[in-house]
Order: sequence, then C-alpha cells, then structure tokens
Amino acid sequence: MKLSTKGRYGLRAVLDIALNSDEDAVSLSTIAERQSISISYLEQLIAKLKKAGIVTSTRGAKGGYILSKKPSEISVGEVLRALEGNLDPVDCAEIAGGESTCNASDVCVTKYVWKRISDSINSAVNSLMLSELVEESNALHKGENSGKVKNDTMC
Amino acid sequence: MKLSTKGRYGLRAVLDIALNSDEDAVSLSTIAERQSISISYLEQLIAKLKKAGIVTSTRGAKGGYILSKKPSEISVGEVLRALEGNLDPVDCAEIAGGESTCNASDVCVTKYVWKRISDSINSAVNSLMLSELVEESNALHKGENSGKVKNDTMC
DNA sequence: AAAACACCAACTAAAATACTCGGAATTAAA
DNA sequence: TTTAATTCCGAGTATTTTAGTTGGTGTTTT
Repeated sequence: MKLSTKGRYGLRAVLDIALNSDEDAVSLSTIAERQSISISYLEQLIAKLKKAGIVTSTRGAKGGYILSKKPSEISVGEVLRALEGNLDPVDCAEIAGGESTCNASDVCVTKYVWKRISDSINSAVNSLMLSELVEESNALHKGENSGKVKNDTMC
Repeated sequence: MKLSTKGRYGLRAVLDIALNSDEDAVSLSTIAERQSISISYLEQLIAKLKKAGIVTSTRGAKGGYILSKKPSEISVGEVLRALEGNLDPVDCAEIAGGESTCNASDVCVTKYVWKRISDSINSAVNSLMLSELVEESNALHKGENSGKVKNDTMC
C-alpha cells in the first residue's frame, strides 16, 4: 500500500516545473539535478505526464517543459494517476466504476471496504490542487533570496 | 498503491472466522478451502492476526481460531494494518506520527500530500467495523439455507 | 557545425511478493 | 496409548514488480 517512486518523484518534478517555469521551459537535466533524480529515469516519468496532458514540451536547445494548465487547474490526483495508474487499493472493474466482470460480484462483501478506501483516497487527492502546494512552498521560503533554487519538494 | 494479497486474503479470513465460529473454532484448512487460499500461505497471514491480538487459537485436534473480540470492536483498519503494516502511502516518520528524522523536514512540500492521503485512508478504515461487514453479508444471504457455507468474501 | 535538448525502445539488477516445504509440538478422540 | 487433526515455526523458491540504465534518433538554437 505504498506509492512507488514514480508517484513520488513525478509529483516533485511537476512541482519543480510549476515553481521554475516562469520565464523559460525547464529542462529534464535541471529538474533531475535539483531533485536528485536520475535524468534517464525522470525521462520516463515526464513521458507519462506529457501523455496525460499535464506538461507540454518544446524540443531542441533551450527546450524543456512547462505545465499545460494553470497550477490551480491541476489536481494532485490527476498527477498521481498519470504516474501510478489508478489509485484504487485493488484491481476490480466495479470499483473503478465500470461493469462488474467479477464472477462473485454479488456475493462480495470486502468490495465495500475497497470502495470506501478508494473513494477516500480519490476525494482527498482530487480536491488538492497543485496551486496549493505552490503557495505552501512560497510560504516556506518567505524571506529567502527569490533568485535561489528552491529544492523543497523532497519526500 | 495496491493492497497485497496479505491484506485481501487476510481480511477475508477474519470475516470467514467471524461468520463461522459461532460454535466451534474454525481450522485453517476449512478457511483455506472456503476461501480458496493455499493453507500454507494462509498460515502466515493468520500468524500476523494472532500476533496483533485479533484472533485467538486453540491447538490440537478440534482446534482452530476464533476472534479475540466482538466484531463490533474490531476495525477493518486494525486488521489491514496487522497484515500490511501501516497504510501510509510513504515511509516517513513524520507522517506516521513520530519525530521528523527526514533531513529535509522543514522544506518538504509533498509531505502535506502524503499526510492528507494517509489521514483519509486511516479514517476510512478505522471507522469501519467488522460487524458492519458481517451484517452486510447476512443481508446478502437473506433467504438462503443458513446451514450452507457462506463463501461471500471474495475480491 | 555543434551543442543542448526531447524522444524512444530495450535491457538489467535488485527488491518485494506470493507462495511452498519439511518438520515439531499439542490435543482430542478412537 | 496410538493416531489423526490441528497449530506453530523457520527456511527456501519462483514470479513479478520496481527502479533504474543504455544506446541511440530527431529537433532546435547558437
């Protein structure tokens, strides 16, 4: 029941882009360095984010990534699901909202448990916007040199 | 971000005991058969439940397991944590409620995300009691032969 | 032309998961 | 008192997933 490094690193990467793409797009290598993540691994994570329409890339020298939408329009849930797949605690079509393919679907009590967990996770992350994390970060850095790199997205 | 078979099978086992230990203790082999779980694997799961004080065993022939407490006093959270370890989405002392050993503890924004997820999962499962699942199961089986095996804890 | 970048598809090592196996100790019943 | 049914225990193993790495191609600015 743990998030993998995909979700953890990937969210840090998105936050890094949010905090540092005011002027230019940010390159993979700068994110990787700032966040202490291997550049080649990060590449895979960003690919997922791009596919999900969360970030937009520009190729070539001076290229890099920016967010596709405003931070207030990107939920943490959206980001985590792009990286980790669905956040449901079990793989079950019925819980994911689809048709019940489960052969024991009508005699399945634990299903109520998984549904309850799934709903609580999803509502928690869907209601949390990237902008809130950006504000939190700014609050933590009040009084610091604003030109400095903000390496504050650990964990 | 998935529950392992430990949590899924183990909760089914607990529910099976709750539903079938009215008179005698239920043996590993009957749970295993009813739930289609390998007996030797189930053994490991039940050991965790015993260690956590959720079930009580009696050894020897006619031995088996019963719940240590009433179903209304056992939360699903208690069971899942016994089987899976803590349900937090990341391993972080601060989120688990302890001291911050994290070297970036005060510059750690994503921490708020993990805390939020952790809280939502734990409050969901802590407020759900085994007795509610028992009632749900009985409701599903209204009208059936009450002597029949109730194999209704799939998923 | 060269440097800085994104993009892509395999490949691999390590860790975690999901089991199995072989027994020893305990207890009820025949 | 033997036998069968059971819990209990520690170790071993196969499979899957995770967490990367490697070696390249294509694109754009300087």
